[in-house]
Amino acid sequence: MDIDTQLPDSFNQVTRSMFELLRGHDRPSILTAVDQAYEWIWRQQIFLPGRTPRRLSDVTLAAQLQISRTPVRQALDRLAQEGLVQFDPRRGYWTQVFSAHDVNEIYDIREANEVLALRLAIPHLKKSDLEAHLATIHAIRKTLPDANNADFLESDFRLHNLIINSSQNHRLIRFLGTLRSQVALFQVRDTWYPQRIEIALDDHERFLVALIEGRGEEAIKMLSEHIQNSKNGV
Amino acid sequence: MDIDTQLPDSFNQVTRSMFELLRGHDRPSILTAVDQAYEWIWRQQIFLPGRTPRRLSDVTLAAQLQISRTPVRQALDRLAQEGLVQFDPRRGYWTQVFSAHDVNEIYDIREANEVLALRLAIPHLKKSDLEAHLATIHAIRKTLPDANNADFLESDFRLHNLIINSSQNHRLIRFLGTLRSQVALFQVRDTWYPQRIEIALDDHERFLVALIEGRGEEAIKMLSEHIQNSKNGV
DNA sequence: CTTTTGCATTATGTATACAATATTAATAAT
DNA sequence: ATTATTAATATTGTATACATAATGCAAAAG
Repeated sequence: MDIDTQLPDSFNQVTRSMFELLRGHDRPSILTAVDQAYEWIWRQQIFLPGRTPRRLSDVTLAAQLQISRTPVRQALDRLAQEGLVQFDPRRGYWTQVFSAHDVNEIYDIREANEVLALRLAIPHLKKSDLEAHLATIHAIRKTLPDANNADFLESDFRLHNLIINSSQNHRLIRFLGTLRSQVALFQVRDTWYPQRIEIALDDHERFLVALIEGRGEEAIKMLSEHIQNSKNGV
Repeated sequence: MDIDTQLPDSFNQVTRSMFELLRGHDRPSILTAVDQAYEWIWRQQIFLPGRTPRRLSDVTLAAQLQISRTPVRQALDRLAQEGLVQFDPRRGYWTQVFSAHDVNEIYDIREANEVLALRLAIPHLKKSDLEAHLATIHAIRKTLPDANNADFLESDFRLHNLIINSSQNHRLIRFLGTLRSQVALFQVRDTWYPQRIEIALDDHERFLVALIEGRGEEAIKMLSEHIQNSKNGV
């Protein structure tokens, strides 16, 4: 099961932390072969680059994982239901490739649900957490213009996570996890100019300050615009 | 496969039309045993009354459907992922029973997403469709106070459907389908006093008139409140 | 009478076999 | 050379078998 994927360490590191942040909340208590296949396909197959659909043959995947087809197909079913994998009856499972229209659909839904998450989160947000994020932003800004994109992206990721998890609506948390997985699928190919990072950092800072100062409705508007902007950045 | 369920015709009629309205949009082109098992369990098992979880044994269901366990388990997996069935590793599948907290979570998510649907739908709504709904409402009102609850509930259902489908966001349509299935799971036991129907009819009428007269933002607020009210009605 | 232990039963998790369908390659026809 | 047809191959869909874990019940212990 713990097979050599022959992928670079950096790739594994990225997908591991993404999986942890997006799907870690409802890890099952008992890890079955299905769960392991699910995580492996998620991390090692879904995020491989490629602009055309690749076939995800259950036979091949089962051979790679050295388990039978049954749990692999269950894992693929889950991924298909979450919109990360495309399934066509009698044609099998294929990697998902999103059109501009798909991206639009996803961002609209994401905006509405993340705004809801923020609304629910506001009463539970701790000043100390918000200030910690502010400090991270200041630290990243100091390393500009030759900053590490990964640092910014992770800080962005964690900020959204803080908001979403603080909503305390478990269904919403899970749903936004699958939505953001889909976003990640096309966002990994995004280009991040230093300038774009600077703008995003400013966004985050204003957003955090608004929350700290108790201007909730303003923060909600900012989040809304922030998500719409990242849509246009694709 | 087409087994005698020994359930009353009225039950079959209700679940058939609910399934059609909530899940009919993405009916697969080829109907596999999984699809048939899914629909049968959805209609014949999920909506059976009961306030405690019932076991959904794949062996038993497979025997009833006269197919093997494999497609039954796939169907149960789907239902579990949609939140209609509870799954515990090594303990199997159980009918979902919602707590007050669950209901709250679901209604919050539903409100946010249905408001988004309406926002997207407004440019595509046809006056003729809205006026047809208005006519239905007037017809139902004439039969009060001894009106048939079912008539009102179906009209309510169809109005929400019109809005949601007009959003033209397929992912949103599918998601709201599963959300509303969950709502239906606890709403079927709701009591509908004639007075409550009257209030709801008034809500619908004001909502439709606002849309017809182009007061979109007002209609959005009304929808929002309408969903919150139906939460409190539980 | 209540609780605990062990066994029989039942259910789930996974592997595998076989049938039906789709894809690919090779061959024949235009 | 291009299209049509057919055969070979690979893949999916479903059934079944078997191992393992959970459940229920009866008997024994407290």
